[in-house]
Amino acid sequence: MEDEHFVNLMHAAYVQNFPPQIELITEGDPSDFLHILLSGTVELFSTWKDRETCMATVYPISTFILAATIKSAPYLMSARTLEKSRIALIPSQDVLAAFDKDNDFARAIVGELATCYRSVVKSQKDLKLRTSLERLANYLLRTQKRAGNGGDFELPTEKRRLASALGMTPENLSRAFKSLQPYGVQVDGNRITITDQEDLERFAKPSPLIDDHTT
Amino acid sequence: MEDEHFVNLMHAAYVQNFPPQIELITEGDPSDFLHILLSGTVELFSTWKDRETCMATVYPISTFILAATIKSAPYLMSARTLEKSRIALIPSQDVLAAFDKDNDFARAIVGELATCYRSVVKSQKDLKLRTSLERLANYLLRTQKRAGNGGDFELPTEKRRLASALGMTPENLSRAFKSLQPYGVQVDGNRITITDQEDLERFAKPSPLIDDHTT
DNA sequence: TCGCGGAATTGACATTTGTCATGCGATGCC
DNA sequence: GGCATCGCATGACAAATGTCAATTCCGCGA
Repeated sequence: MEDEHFVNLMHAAYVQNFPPQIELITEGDPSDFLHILLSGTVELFSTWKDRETCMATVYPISTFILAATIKSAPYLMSARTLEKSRIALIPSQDVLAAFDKDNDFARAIVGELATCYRSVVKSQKDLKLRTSLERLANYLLRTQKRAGNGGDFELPTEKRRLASALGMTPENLSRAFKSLQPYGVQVDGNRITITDQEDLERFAKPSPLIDDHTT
Repeated sequence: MEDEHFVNLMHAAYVQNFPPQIELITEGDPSDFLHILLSGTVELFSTWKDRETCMATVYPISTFILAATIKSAPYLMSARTLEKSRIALIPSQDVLAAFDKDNDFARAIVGELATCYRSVVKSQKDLKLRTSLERLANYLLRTQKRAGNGGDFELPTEKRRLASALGMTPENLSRAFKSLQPYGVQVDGNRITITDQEDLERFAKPSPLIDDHTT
């Protein structure tokens, strides 16, 4: 975007550091600021009745709660830091103003929004078309890929959170890991070792239309 | 948007009529045209392995597969007509061109996209936070509202499709209807009668952050 | 009007998933 | 070092959901 527009956009913005486990925003609240995660990790989650579920995990550098900002509508999800995190906050009205003035910025915003949208659609397909075992298997393959396609890698989250993200209980996740043993999955704490890549892929049947979160 | 831009946008566009049960687009295909439903009904669905699930039902007047158009990425969902439908098709490149030239159009596009995005997020919360019984109860309340808040109304879709949309089997939907009887829900074919509004609402606990699909 | 075919329902049963209680093991703090 | 805490694992059990087969219902066309 143009320098002048960028200066205007950042004029009232500020960067803040947060310790872990801080609730940054609460679902239902009005959307005053666009949030951009610069470092650390943030969890997006939702609650209903006495239940809570992990909707997504945000890694740097990405925005979150962009749609609420654009629509000036209440947040649909809450957000909390998982680690010490640096977050930039830009007043929603400035984002909307920049959108009108700067075409490249508008393009970038709409691109980011479309990516987020497609990401939820993929996640919904994952949920509705697969069993929990299949979801875990595909999650492992995705995580392996992000870690560099090696035979072993670390889980980037605690298992309780992973379970929630995959739409199951922690107890069930434990059992699911055991059920994947025959397909060549070894678990030692947070360390995963895949001993039979082909067998796991044959079971998981990953699809770019569900598992490729880059497009 | 400006007349001139509109004319350019519509220049290569065309309107087509489709009979029911026609597959309009297939997931994985490249996104050549933005689709706009003018009349009729369209189902968005996805498949994996030998399974299929209903992702959303589109009613006029709305676009569908907007995100794929914007990202020039493959469709994530397939679409088929459920009834005789009129659909406008606009070449993707013309949409992108108009986006750059016309600010009001860009605003409208980003607004529509944000609405679709938020709609999937709500649907995902529905799926992950509620049991199938709770999903059905809330679906009935939403449908009642759309039908004018009367004590009785018609289901707008066949039950097999509703079951798929709610993430369950047709057999389970049948049983779920029966289980809602004690809460004042009468079913006669496609006709639903709600005899005890308060009781049903007390059970369903609808929330605008999940069930209000207008914001 | 009859009969066909697809949808819906129903019952019996299997599978999956969740719940609760318990125990283990690592971590951190006094 | 000992103790409390928390995450994780495990077993027993309950509840929810899916599967299969049989039957009923209903709209449509011959």
